[in-house]
Amino acid sequence: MEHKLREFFDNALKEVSLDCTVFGFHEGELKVLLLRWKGTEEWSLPGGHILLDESADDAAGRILSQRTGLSDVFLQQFYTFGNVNRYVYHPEKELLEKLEATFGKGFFDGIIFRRTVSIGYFALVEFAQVQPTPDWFTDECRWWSLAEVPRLLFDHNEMIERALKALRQRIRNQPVGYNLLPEKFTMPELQRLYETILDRPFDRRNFQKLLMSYDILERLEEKRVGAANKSPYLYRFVKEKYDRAGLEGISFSM
Amino acid sequence: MEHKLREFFDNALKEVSLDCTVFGFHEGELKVLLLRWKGTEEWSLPGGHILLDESADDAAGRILSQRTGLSDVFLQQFYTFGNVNRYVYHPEKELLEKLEATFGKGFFDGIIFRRTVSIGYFALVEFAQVQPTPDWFTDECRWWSLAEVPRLLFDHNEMIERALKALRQRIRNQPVGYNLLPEKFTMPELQRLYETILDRPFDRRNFQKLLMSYDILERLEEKRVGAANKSPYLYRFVKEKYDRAGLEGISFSM
DNA sequence: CCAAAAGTGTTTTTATTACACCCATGA
DNA sequence: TCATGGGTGTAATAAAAACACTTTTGG
Repeated sequence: MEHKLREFFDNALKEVSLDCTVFGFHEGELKVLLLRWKGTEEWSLPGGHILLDESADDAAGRILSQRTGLSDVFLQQFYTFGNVNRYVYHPEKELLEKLEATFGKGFFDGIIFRRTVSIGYFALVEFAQVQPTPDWFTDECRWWSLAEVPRLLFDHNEMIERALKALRQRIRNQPVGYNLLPEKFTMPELQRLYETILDRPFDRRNFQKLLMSYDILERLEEKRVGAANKSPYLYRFVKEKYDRAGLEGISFSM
Repeated sequence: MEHKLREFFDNALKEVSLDCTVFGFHEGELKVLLLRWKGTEEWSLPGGHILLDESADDAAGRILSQRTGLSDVFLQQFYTFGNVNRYVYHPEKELLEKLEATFGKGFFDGIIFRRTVSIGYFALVEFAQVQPTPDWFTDECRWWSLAEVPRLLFDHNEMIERALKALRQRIRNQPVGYNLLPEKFTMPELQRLYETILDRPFDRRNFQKLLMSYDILERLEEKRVGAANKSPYLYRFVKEKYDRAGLEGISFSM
């Protein structure tokens, strides 16, 4: 296995890594996918290295697909982290000791590099579709509510902060939701997604008016039943129109 | 000299480079700074590598300062270029041959790397303040009008395109101009800057109204004289207010 | 029958756009 | 004196925000 890893690095960029902030939406909360490193209580974002014959975007897709089981996810680069002190919360020695206890002494020689720059990606995924899967360095992969994210390894807390900013920026120029919600959803659910991402309330009537004005949503005959209240209509995105709106840009200015 | 270069690379990241699109504004046109490679007619953006003890932002500042003589310029990362085929317009063999004719055969072994990822920065500078200065690989550094930029080495045409998009994006959320104009300027000059960047005309009265509403500009008593028309007032940015507006964000929505 | 949440339009306010005449300057 | 470009305000239109009552549902 060690052998396989070294082989991987022979075919990969060493000084460049890549980390993904994977956003999901569940029970009215934004969540991110985190990994716990083998033999430790330390968490980090999913990430990895770029193969020599692979673009950065392809690498991000590959890594994401390995951690979630999904392909063709919404995935976008948002910032490249190039500080010298990116490892400030790298309990450098202690972490290495713990990991060597698990992986064997000297295992990381030639795998942990003197300095790396990391390209930050964020992904939007449908919570229920994800099969969180740890990688070879980690033994747990699970969702965390944004508010409960612990202190992470490296500069990964900063990465999440910036990813969230990028998402908030994006939501004002492009529709968001297709990737985060199940195929059919209600208007109040979509509204809660927007309220969660932007962390502020909207007026129901104005919200519906604005979203419908983009002409990317289709209201279905079906309603969601089961709650002790009036059954809300179900909607779905019209993919072609949604994609077109994404390219041409919208102005969500509430 | 070769020695010095190799020494540099011993202390620098090899798989990561960095390229700057430097925007200036002169005679009503946006210009970018380009370099011509020694012994060739090939042009590229100014760029370089990151030292091991230097952040990516610091490296960009260093490189920019070497090419322009300026320090403390507005400089911002906008995208990281990670395609495998970044060298498509790298007339790979021909360029290398020409360069080896200048620098000596085998000179580039160990300096041109199997694969690099490049962090794109864009800079806004005051045209008249710049002292264009070639680097060690190039023998000419000069301004080019955006419209006249030739086919560049590597993926640098794409970089400029994306940099311009980033600038256009930025101009709608943050004031731009402090870095591109001389200290004192007229309202029509500022308007022409906006018109040039966004490539569309504005109404004079509405433009002035909106810009003044941000409360970042001060109208001076002085006027610009010399033209065969009514002398326009001079304005200047109030730095503290300009910076605050930059942090808090404005909405330029004309 | 009650609590909970969804459906629905109109008015007010604010922001954006369109538009034209006079004035100062240098040649 | 004339051509050029700058200074200035108001009215019309469009967009955003505020706002409340009725309906349906399950318990």
